[in-house]
Amino acid sequence: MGIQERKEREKERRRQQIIVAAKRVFSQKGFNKATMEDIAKEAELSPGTLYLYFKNKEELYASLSLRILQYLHIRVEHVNKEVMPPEEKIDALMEAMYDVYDFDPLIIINMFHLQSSETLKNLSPQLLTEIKDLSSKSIGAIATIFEGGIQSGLFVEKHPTALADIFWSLFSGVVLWEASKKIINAEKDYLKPTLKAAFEIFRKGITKG
Amino acid sequence: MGIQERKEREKERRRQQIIVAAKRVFSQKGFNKATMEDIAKEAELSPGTLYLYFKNKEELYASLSLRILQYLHIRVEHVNKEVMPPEEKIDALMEAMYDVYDFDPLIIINMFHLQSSETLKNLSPQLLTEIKDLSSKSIGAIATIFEGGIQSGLFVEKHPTALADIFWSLFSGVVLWEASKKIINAEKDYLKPTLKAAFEIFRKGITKG
Amino acid sequence: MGIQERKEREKERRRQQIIVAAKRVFSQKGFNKATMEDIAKEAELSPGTLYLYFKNKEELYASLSLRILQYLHIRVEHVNKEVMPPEEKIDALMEAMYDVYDFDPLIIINMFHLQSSETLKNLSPQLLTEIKDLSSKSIGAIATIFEGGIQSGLFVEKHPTALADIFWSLFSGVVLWEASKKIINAEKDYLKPTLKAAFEIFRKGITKG
Amino acid sequence: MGIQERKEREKERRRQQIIVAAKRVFSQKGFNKATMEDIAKEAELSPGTLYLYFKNKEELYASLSLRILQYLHIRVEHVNKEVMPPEEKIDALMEAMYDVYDFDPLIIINMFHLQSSETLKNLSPQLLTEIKDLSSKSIGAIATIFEGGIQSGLFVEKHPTALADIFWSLFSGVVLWEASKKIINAEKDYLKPTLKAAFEIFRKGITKG
DNA sequence: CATGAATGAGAGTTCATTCAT
DNA sequence: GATGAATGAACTCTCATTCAT
Repeated sequence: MGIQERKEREKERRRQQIIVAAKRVFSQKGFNKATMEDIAKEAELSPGTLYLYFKNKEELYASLSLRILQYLHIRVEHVNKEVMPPEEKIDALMEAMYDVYDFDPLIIINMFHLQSSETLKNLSPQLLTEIKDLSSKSIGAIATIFEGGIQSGLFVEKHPTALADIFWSLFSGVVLWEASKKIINAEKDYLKPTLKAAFEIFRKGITKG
Repeated sequence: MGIQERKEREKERRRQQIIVAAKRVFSQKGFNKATMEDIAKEAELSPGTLYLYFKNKEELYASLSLRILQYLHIRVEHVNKEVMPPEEKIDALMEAMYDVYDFDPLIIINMFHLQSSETLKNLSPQLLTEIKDLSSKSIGAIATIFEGGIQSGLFVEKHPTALADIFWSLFSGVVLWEASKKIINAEKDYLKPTLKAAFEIFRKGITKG
Repeated sequence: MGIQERKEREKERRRQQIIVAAKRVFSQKGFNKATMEDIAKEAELSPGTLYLYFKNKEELYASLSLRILQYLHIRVEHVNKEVMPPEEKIDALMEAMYDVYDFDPLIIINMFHLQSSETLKNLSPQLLTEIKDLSSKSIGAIATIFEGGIQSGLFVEKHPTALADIFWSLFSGVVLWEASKKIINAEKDYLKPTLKAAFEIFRKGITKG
Repeated sequence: MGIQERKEREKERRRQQIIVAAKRVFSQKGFNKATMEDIAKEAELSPGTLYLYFKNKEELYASLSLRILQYLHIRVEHVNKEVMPPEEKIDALMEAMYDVYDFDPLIIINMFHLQSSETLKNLSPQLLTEIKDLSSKSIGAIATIFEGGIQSGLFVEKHPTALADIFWSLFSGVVLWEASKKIINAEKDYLKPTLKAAFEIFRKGITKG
């Protein structure tokens, strides 16, 4: 078993090595302009090897998103499990979102590229299921947090999942729009303060009275 | 003059014909999988003809976004110019956003694809300038609307442009996320109610007291 | 008849106008990179009009060479007809070659491009015949000049046509090679002195004793 | 080492295989009408493979010329190094030129196509440098041969490099012109005797007294 | 397992030529 | 005759993917 396990671990490590390289390349060049050879070079592997670990370019790409989603899920679940009053939970949730962004500022944009477009349809069912699962679990966890606030009479009585969707939309919308602005205007990066203001408005907006 | 004018009009009509075809094809297949030949066929033209009206595939693509931005700009300016109390202006603004979405439900997603990625850098300076211009004018107009509310003591004292950015982020975030959900889950389309709820929260969030 | 004639003349003038424009464009860009649209623009005509005067791009191109050949032929015949001793005729011939070069320094290079390659096979029989005719007439005229020198015992007894071929080869070889050197090294233009030296050597080489 | 070396050799062999195929196709069709697919088929390879060995069509084309130049250089240097009286060296030089022609009768024409035109500007600096280098080295070596004759009082006192340029021009001029004649008239091939006569004239022309 | 040379389908784009006006 | 918008065949080149080693 020991040997088997070690092999498993090594295989997984190699996968991560590829994903990390792919992240760098995709972030720099975008999905289309990034070639498998670019990624192979970045990972110091040969192009053929990538196909031992990923069925094709699209699955490799999707795996990046999956990695973000895993991180998001962990962070949100963690907030969810802690015992604290709803207001503090919201704070913690917002904090978690900053961390998600910091975990991978560029790739979160690509994640939307992935979802808002062509790729999704060609993924293997298994990978697609994983993505769906993690998405809905994460949104579910966020919803649970809001539910707590509603039940304690703190928040307005809206459907918790709707609140979660809106919260996530606001977060990703701000990230995307600030990124767009930076590309267009090469302006200063206002992400953090804008996100803070957005969260304040959101919190006030869902708070009763 | 008559002949010249008629030619101008016909040229413009042809451009629109191509844009409409491109919109359909890009929306269905995404930027990469859509080929110029696909678009030419959809427009019932030959591939070469597309290049008489658009420098290359990327400029054609960018022109779609420009069209949305033009519509957005017109609608927002219109709201801006009307004489009514701030609360009603906000209502009108939200109404305008619904219309923007209805004007082109799919392509607004592609617009983000455009901005959040590789393409933007290869556009002709002129087109890029137009996009920048319309973007900032539109955001500016939205900001002016909020400014009215702030000055009349109705809204919290935040920087109007920041509010505009957040408002736009919220709108586009919801549109994108609902679209993503639809692709992943092939669920019912919750866009309209979610957008309504989001706007309500936002309005409450920026209203004083 | 008057009207007919005038039309003829105008048609010919238009042809020349196109040829002149084509010469400029071909000289600048070479055969392949020069487009019919380039030439049309240079001639201030529309692309379609070019086809009223030339069957296709290759015939237009060939017509340039024909023009050089016509000039060459006239000049050489002129030398031929004058009454003077052979030595002076050779001088006059060499002088004529300088003028041919000055008449069109760049296009003489293209002329070789034309002959040494692909185009020639697709010309209309008529044009091809004209080119053949002028070529052989010109070479023939040069040969006659040399023949005079041979008969007067001045030049070595070689076949006059062979001498003419070699003389022409030397001339065109020097023109081409000096042009090549200029492209490769962007050096000073040594054409005139090199041509002079080449002609001196040639003259000495065919002079008896 | 063994494996590495074998791979190197195979890579070089593949390059030569492509060059040989390209030579055939270019010679038959000329630069423009020859397509990369033609060449690939001739080489029994796929189009993509050509691009593993040559950056683009133009570089492939230029590489043919380089091959001639390499041969020219070797032959001329060889003559240069031998110890023999100047008259014999000139004979050997002329002999070498025949061999250069035999080495590749058709492509020498294309070489002029290359130099006398558009292509040269788009080559990679490295390749261009190699071409420049070999050209000037070869001309330099020819010049050295003539210099020997001048110093021994055998030849007229002209600049050796000028003599070399003229010699090379004469050679290539004859080759080109005889090829042109063959295309135009589909006549018998007079190259060898014409070249012989040309060289005789040239030799007489530079010999003192 | 890893390699990387080879593949070959397919893309974007150009441009000589045509033809309705 | 002149136009110039439209054509569409044909080109070069790219790159995801495969497979013999």
